[in-house]
Amino acid sequence: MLKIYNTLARDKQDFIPIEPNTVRMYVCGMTVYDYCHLGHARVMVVFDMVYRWLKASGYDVTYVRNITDIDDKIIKRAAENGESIHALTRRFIGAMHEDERALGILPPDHEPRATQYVPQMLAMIGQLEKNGLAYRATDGDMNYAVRKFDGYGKLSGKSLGDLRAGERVNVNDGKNDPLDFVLWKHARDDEAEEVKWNSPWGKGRPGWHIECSAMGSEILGKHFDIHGGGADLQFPHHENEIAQSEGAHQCSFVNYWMHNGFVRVDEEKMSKSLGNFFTIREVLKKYDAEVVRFFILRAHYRSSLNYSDAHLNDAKGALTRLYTALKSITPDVTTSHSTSLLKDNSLVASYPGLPLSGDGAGGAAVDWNEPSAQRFKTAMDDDFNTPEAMAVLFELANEVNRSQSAEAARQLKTLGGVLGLLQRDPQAFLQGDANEGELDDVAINAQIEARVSAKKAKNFAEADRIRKELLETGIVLEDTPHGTIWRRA
RNA sequence: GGCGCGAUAGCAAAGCGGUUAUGCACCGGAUUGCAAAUCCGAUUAGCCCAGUUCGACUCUGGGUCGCGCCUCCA
Repeated sequence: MLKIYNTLARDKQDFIPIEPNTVRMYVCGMTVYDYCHLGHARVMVVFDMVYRWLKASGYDVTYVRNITDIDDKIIKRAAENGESIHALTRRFIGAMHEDERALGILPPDHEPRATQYVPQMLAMIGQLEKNGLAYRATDGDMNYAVRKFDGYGKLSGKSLGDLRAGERVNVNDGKNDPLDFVLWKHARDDEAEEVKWNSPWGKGRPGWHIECSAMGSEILGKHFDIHGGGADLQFPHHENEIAQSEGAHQCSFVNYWMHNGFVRVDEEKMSKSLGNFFTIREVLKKYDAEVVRFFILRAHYRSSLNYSDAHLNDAKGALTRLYTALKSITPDVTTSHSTSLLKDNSLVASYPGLPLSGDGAGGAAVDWNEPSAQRFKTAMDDDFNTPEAMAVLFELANEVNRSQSAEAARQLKTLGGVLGLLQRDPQAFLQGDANEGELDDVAINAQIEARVSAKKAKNFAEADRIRKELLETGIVLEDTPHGTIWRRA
């Protein structure tokens, strides 16, 4: 039975869906005013893994991940760039999709944008007003009266008293209470028309928190199973979502709240404000996308994850071991794949990226009674323990190397596929693509030929010279009973 | 200040009240012309102090250190 750590309960709980065999899941996505960094990559990969595991477990999953395409930072950035917010957000949504595809992220079933759901937000704010939870402030904003909602603080474990004691709460004009937050921001004269919507409370635009409440309930219903996001969204964003949704609908909002840990750099949270972030595309220039995905899934999703070249190199070495094992087995085991998991989404096909197949739900079938699959499942069912699940992969690799078992290799590839890994042709992974200034395949093979001749002539000095020369350009040669093969170091 | 999370071998990272995690690195052996890859084996753990227990890395209490949230943040 699947257990999930529920932030709301501060404990692992048995996962019991609202409707049998069905999971409705919402994850807070990106605010699209810049390129995604590694922290965003972690959210994408982690919840992609969750999505895949739920599907592999036989659930009919509806996965929603929103896009915030209207907010202060977007407006500011668009103004700086002298472009419309629409042009800005379109650009970065495109970039985000490229990053996702590179990392082998399955497209969510719905990817709603805030600007498409303004009517639903207005309806919800109206309901909150009717329920006595929202009020119009002196400055024209519609605010949420936090103290009128009983359960406020239940997710983050904060009490209103504690929050008040904190010195860092802004005293914002117009609010009845410093803790209140904005539902609807009144339009300002200096703002472009494209950021103004009509509302019963005058022209304006939505506050940040209301979009997730409105889109979640519109697509998944007033009460759904899982809501996820980065740990920094726990408060105030998710706390406010609960206040809005439960305050408007008068029913329970979400059963299981999941929060992933941060990516850190030198033991500090990676964030825009600290300026210590690496964009996904930056990292992908140096490291294979699958190595990055592997690196992320190698730690438990709730732990913090330290980013460094040393750790990425370590991940690369580990993933190389798995592919090396697959390489040694017959091609039909290691190269076949299907794309049955992929919903019809023509957008996706145009991006280069990792194969999306093999999650166990639609690709190669997994026999969950088989011992290693059983161990893998036990690990994954324990709050998505991917490090433990990966240990099973390495044990299978050892078995493949030891016994040359095609069955073990198939199992390795299939279970790897559940995590969105190991679906490429092993040789393609091991040899990679030639970067600028590096030898291409033709040149490498010519060198190998020359070395084979030297070896035949027992000219080992020459053979070793060639091998050393190739090694210096990052090419490792391996002499096997079937001939000499190569890979990139 | 309030609330929360963490501390495991050289590095990374899990489970587990008693029996090999796993990967990388390192050492020995097999294999190889020599390597590489692979296999076999060895070594290296559980922040500190108490307590519970026949037995604690694992449970309880206290401490120390690190990190996060309380402000936009994945």
